Amino acid sequence: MPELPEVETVVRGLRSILPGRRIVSIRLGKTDFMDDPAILERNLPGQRIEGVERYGKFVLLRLASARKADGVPPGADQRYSLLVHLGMTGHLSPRPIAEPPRPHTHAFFTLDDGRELRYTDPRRFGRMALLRDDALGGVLGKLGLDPLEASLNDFRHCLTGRRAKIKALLLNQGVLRGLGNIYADESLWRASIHPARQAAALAPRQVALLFRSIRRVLSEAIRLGGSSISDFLDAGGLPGEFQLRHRAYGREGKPCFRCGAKIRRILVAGRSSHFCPRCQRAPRRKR
DNA sequence: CGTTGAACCTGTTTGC
DNA sequence: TGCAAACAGGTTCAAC
Repeated sequence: MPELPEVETVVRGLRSILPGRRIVSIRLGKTDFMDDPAILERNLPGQRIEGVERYGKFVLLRLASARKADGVPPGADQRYSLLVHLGMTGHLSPRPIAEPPRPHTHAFFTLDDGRELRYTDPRRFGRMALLRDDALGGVLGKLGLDPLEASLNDFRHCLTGRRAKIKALLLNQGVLRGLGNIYADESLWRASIHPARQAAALAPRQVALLFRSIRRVLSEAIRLGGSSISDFLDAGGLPGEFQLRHRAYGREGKPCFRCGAKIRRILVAGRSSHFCPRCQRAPRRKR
C-alpha cells in the first residue's frame, strides 16, 4: 500500500499533530514485526516527539527525552528515533483514547493530549524499531537517492552499467528510495517504457523522460494525498485520490489512455507489472 | 551482478 | 452456495 506519496501523506498528517507531544505510556500487542519490543517499552515512555520525517518509505519520529538533564554528561545524551515502515498494510494514526481500536492494532502510544498514536497492520509486514541516532545511519544509509531530490545526472548515474530490468531497478530501494509497484508502473507508462527493458540500454532521451515522469507522478500523487486502492488512509483516516489518475496500474484489459490498446499485466521482477503493449515496446530479445 | 522463488501474514476477490 | 486458489501497496534471503 504505502509508497513514497502515501508515506509522505501520512507524515504530513502526523506532523500537524505530534510535534511537542509527550509519550506518556505504551502498550504492545503482537510484536513479531519489531526489532526489539523491550527497547520500546523501556525507552519510549517519557520521550517527547520533536519532529516527524520521511526517509524513502520510512516514517521517522524524532524524539528527545522529556526528563530534565539530571547530570548526564554532554555527548552521552544520544537521541532516539522511532523508525516505522508501513509494509503493505500498516497504518499510523493518532486516535482519541476513547475510540475503540481497529482490529490488528499492535501498538498504542498514549500521548499527553488525550490521544493515542496507534499502529495497525493486519499482515504485519511493517517494521518498527527504536534506534539511537548513532545507529540510524546504518539502516538509512543503505537506501538510494530520493527521486524528488536527485538531479537528472544523479539518476543517469545510478542507471549506467546496470543490466537489470528497469522495473527491478525502480523497485530497488538501494538505488532509488520510495518507489513501489504502483508508481513504478505509472512512471513507466508515462515514459512509454516497457518494464522489462534493460536499464543500461535506455537511450538518454528515454532516461530523461523517465526521470521527469517519476517526478511528476510522485508530485501529483502527493498533491492528491496518495493512492487508495483498498485500504490506504492518511493519518486522519481519509483516503487519497491519485488512484483516479492511474493509467496502467490495476487497469489490465482496459483501454490505454493514449492509444486504446488493452493494458496488459505480466510478471517482471516477481511483481505484477501493468503496461500498454503498443505504447511500451517490448525489448527486442526477450529474457 | 542479476534473477527467481519462497517466506513472512491476513484479508479479499476470483474461479470453478 | 462453497471452497480453494489467486492476489495484494513490501522486503529479505537462499540458491543458482
